[in-house]
Amino acid sequence: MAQVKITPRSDDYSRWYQDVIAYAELAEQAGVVKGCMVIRPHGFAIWEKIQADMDARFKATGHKNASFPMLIPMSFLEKEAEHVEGFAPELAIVTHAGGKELEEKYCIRPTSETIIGHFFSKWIDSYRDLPMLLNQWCNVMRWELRTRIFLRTSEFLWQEGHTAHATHEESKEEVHRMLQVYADFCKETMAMPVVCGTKSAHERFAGALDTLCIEAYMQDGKALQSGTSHDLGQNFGKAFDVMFQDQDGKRDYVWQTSWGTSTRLVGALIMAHSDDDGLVLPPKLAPIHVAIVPIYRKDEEKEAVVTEAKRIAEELRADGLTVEVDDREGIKPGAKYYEWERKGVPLRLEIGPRDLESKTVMSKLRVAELDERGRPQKVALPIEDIGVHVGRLLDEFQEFLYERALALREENTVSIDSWEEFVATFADGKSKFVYAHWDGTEATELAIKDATKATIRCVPLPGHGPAPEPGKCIKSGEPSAQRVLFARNY
RNA sequence: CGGGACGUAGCUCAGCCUGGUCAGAGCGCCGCGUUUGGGACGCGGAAGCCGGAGGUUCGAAUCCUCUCGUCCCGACCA
Repeated sequence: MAQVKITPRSDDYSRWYQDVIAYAELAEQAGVVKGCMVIRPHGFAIWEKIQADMDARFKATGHKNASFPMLIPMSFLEKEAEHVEGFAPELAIVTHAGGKELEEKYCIRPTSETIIGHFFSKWIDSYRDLPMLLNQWCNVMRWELRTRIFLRTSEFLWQEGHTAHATHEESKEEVHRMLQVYADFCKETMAMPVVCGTKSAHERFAGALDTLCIEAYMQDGKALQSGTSHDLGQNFGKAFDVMFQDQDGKRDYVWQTSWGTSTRLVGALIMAHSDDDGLVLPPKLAPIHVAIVPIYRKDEEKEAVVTEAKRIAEELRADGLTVEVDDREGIKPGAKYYEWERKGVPLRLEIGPRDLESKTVMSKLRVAELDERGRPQKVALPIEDIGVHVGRLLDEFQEFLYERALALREENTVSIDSWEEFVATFADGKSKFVYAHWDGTEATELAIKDATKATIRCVPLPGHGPAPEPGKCIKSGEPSAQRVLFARNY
């Protein structure tokens, strides 16, 4: 029996993660370049779907795309003290070009606040130029010491929004607005619930006044920071002399924001939904929505079955779906089923002589209950109005994945008040989403991390996590205004 | 960057300790035939200068040094 076996999650979670990626042909380690990945067509198609959906949300909130150089003069980084301190250790630096040593070294952008700040100062003169709302889709490079495919690679693809505003109120509003755009995207498109919150000072972006984030629950109990939105205050405005004149003729520095999400989202997608059979994709991000497997014995059967399969495919394509008819010869249907399931295709249709007879097709969702014989449940769909039925199944599947992910997170979310229980929850590499009181000091935050490996993922925003109630810090016993979210993280 | 493991065919690995018919297996791939409603079978075939560079030796996949890369743990990480 020829089988391709994905390591089960229970055996070795990180091996499972890598197997899912390999068998779904999403990406692989470049190997020839340390810490970098090659995103293969199927993986890149997912990223393109993420981009398209998110980009529309950015446009809808008034942002425009632009593109800035990949190389940034080192002197730019140095203009914002905290920023350079935060990023210096992970910079890749270009020292030679055109066969000559460069007079001023460039770094390959780890993020673009600095070079965009430079151009903001050129482009912004008046309050009439504000707000300036830009976004850039690009690659960045951070020389990470330990990489994990999609989750932390030296080079990654992302989008970075950069905006400038006349007042702090306005820029803070933008920071929250874009965080909400991320949260909505995760829920509606990725079928992944997130906790919105504020980072502790320790976890803040280098050079920001405040960092907001979305934190997603992964199947092993760990948290994945899936997006951030920064209140940059006037820090970069001052560093790059980005000034504007207001209606009264007064000059002031602009208030800036930046916000980003990256190909890490593909990793989040995998760890939120996939199973031991491989990739599971929400229909809204699936490069292939439907795989049709024709089934036949004799040539006459094949002719009729394949013809009908192709006709159904055309009908579904007219509804905007991407459909594959798998009429490859010499591969048994079962093998095809496993292959499409590994690749995360949400819905499979099987069509054979029996179906032609009954004017139905058998449908099987990527995640299905098992019947009494231990086989995945399949549902017969009438060929008439097949588009309506397929559309409904895909919509339900999108919803199902969200509900399942939410339920899993809720099952593994606890409020804890005893230090012993807190320690036990994170013992032996385990993790959950734990809401506990914290006294707000960095010393306590680090002490907790030292003892448990759990970090403060965020201080939840209103509406996220338990309702605020005062209490005592889980570690120090000092007063605390509200519970914060603890988890191990990626 | 510290500790550990590893790198041999597209993939997973055996061989290395005890240098010399060790260039091997399974899967995958190609061809032909029989198959096809949950991972088919038979026969035939292609495919690797053993990660790279030096060194030891009559002789290196095997021993030594360096180097590149991957995985795990840690530190680091908007």
